[in-house]
Amino acid sequence: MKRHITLKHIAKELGVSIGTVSKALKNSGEISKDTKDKIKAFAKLYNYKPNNMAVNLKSQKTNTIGVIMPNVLDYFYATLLSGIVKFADQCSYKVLLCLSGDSLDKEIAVVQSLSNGSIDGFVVVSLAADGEKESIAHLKELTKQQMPLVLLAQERHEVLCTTVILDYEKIIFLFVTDLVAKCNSKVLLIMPEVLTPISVAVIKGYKKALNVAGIPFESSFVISGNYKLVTEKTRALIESNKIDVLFSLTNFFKVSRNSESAIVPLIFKKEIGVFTFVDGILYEEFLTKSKSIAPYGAHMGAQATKRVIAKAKQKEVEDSVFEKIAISSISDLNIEN
Amino acid sequence: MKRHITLKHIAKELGVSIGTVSKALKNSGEISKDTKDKIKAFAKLYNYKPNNMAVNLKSQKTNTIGVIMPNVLDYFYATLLSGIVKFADQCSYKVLLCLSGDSLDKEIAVVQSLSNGSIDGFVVVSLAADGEKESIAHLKELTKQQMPLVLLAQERHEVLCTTVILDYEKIIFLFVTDLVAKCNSKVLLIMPEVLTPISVAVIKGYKKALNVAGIPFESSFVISGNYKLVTEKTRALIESNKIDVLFSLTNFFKVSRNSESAIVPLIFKKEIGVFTFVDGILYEEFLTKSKSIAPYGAHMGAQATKRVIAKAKQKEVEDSVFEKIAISSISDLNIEN
DNA sequence: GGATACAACGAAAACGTTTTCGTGTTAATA
DNA sequence: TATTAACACGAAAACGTTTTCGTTGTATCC
Repeated sequence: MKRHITLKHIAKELGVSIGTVSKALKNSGEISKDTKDKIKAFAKLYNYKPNNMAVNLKSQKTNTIGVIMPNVLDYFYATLLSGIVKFADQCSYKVLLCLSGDSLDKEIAVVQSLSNGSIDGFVVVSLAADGEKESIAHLKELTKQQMPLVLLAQERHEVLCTTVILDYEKIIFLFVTDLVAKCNSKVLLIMPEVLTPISVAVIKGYKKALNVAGIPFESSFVISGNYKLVTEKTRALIESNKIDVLFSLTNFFKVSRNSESAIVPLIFKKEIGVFTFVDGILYEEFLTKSKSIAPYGAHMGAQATKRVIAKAKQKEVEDSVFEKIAISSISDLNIEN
Repeated sequence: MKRHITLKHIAKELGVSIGTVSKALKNSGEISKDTKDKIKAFAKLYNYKPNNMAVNLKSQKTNTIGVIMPNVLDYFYATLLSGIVKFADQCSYKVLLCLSGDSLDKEIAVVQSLSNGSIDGFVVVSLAADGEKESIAHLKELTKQQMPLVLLAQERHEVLCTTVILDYEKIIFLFVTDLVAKCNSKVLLIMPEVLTPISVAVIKGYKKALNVAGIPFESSFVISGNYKLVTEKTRALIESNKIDVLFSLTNFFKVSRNSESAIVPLIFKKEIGVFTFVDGILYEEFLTKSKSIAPYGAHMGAQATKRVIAKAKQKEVEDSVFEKIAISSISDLNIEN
């Protein structure tokens, strides 16, 4: 690769000092108009651009944020990434992308390898289990050394940093309310066997929506268990026309697509609505009553990026505020705020 | 953000010179075992990591490749990116991601802004129109200054660089052969109104497959025209059970999903197979006779990355070879070659 | 005319590495 | 004992910026 022209070249060629060239190109008032014009013209002619490596070293900034996420194939992750890159671009920041796959070790390794002056801050969709000490050590280490960090899509309570997550309760409330109003829908909830804070929030929002709509809560519409059991129950409910929308917090749909149980054809045949989380398939493209969190992704990504850049920009890490930003609306998708 | 410990700190603390510390940490034979042990222990204790900005400046390399693609939401692009990031990671290279959206101007701006020491090479899925001089000027400029560049997924004949594309003829041949063998399928080809080199290759592969299978070519199975016309023809052919697989080189499916024509429900009802290119929706997840190029994405991305890294690594740009790599198999998905 | 001000520029340090070359010490050799 | 070689390390340049501070020269003021 051909070497680019440097300040030194320009200085020598024009018979001035390196400092003068630097100042002239930054339009410093210290330099006379004549000299500035001459230098600028020369720089333009030879297509001079400041060498980024040198600028970085001098300024101790890279204007780059590191993004770590499990993959980009699940559609929701792709929407997150999309929002991140676009917002960063508007702020003249670059994005370094790392994929952790399903490996926490990989995530940890990446965090280690990037925290030495490759980036100014992290946005991470973490695989770390909330609660397990050694599983979040790398994240705590980042906050300890005051590296800007924003957690995206998932909370880690022990890690003191800004977090951008979905307001699950509100979202399910809005979705169910909408479905009931438009289609008089009956929504089936498929829950994991052990309830997480998220499932609790979802059930809360679900019940609230029914309550507001004046519909009695039907406990048989909230099911859980292993895949086989759930499939059987679901099939029965669909075939007896008791439900017309499926909402799962488990990997039910992912498994069902790969299994022989053929519940997917049934879903399409009966035009059952489907709500899926991270899961990459866009049922909503085909099934009108379907919903997904995908529309929130870009907004979440942008918000996270906004925060991490703000932190990266402040000189002294003043008492950092660790906000928890719960997204439940995409109305403010404009990047300004 | 807290400053990291540097060679200078270690040197001062241990009463040796900076150079000695540097050599010791790189296990140079020049330094005695005692000194090395002492320095290494100290470095480990204080979690020393070489500052990347300084290393970059010194070595004039970033170990980073820049990726430019229109978006990450179309599934095929996501698979490309996935392959790129994974391969780069194996080579200890980082990936800087830029999204051009649908804007060639954006692509050009990104190319400009990254070619000043931010990356060691480019992998780009270009929006530039093949043939328009001013539309590919930025790419030609890159090759002129000998910046490593690999074009991905699309050919630009005037740009002299390595290119990784699909072998369309072979792929359609394999797909059609497979469909005929397994399902005795009748495949409909939807072509753009003006034939591109790609469409020519596709038709060639299609005819070849039929020929090998001993099936006469039916010219009414290759259609083109505006969306409305194509939709009508397609609907008629589906309803009369003349075809059971749809293959489109246009944005037919994308438009049809957003239109009122409701051909998508018909496709699902009749379980028509669908072949889609860049288009993000995974019909194949639902419709068994469907195909997509998605499985090739990761391989293409990896191949492109392999080439660009190879070019970035060679000191002197020896007479560069500009290969054209046509992918038609995913059997060699192992990253080695 | 001497002090002061300002304008315009140069010199040099600094960012944190890597690497070349020089130097002093010790041990081996003639 | 003098010569050389190997060893272990230090000094310093270099990568390309940015920025502080010092140094001119010229114009202005009393």
